[in-house]
Amino acid sequence: MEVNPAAASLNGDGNINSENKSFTNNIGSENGEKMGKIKKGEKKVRKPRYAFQTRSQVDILDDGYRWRKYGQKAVKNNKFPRSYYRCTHQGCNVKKQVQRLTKDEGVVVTTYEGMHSHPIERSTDNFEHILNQMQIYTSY
DNA sequence: CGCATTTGACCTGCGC
DNA sequence: GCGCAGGTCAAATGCG
Repeated sequence: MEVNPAAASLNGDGNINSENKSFTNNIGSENGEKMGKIKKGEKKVRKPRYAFQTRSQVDILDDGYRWRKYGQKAVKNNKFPRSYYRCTHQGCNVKKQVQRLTKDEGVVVTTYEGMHSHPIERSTDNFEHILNQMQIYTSY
């Protein structure tokens, strides 16, 4: 990364525009654990999916956890590539993906997959602030 | 030194 | 059966 350093919190004055809510039909994948080689239907744990729509200029929204980017692919509906992040915690297989809207470059959709099971490293105050200004969509 | 990031290649699933 | 799409992993590099 070479764009913004450190945490890229949202703008304190950036309110959410509830106009872009068409991402409800976004990703259709449900569970994709270890799809590499040998894999059998073992765990059928329903992974909760949380979609956060925020207004930010940077894709890197620091929610307080540590994320490691493991891939970047372009989407058909978007001319911008989607970034895939994964939690770097032990036992924390939480996945997160960030996607930008082609219509609005300032709108960023962050989708969280899974639940964290460990304390946050960052200031929770920041996270709370983000939640306060971001819209939360839950499918479960 | 460690960790995080980057790009490419590879694999799987599904469609036709 | 083959092709396409999407998604993921691996290795390498750079920076702090």
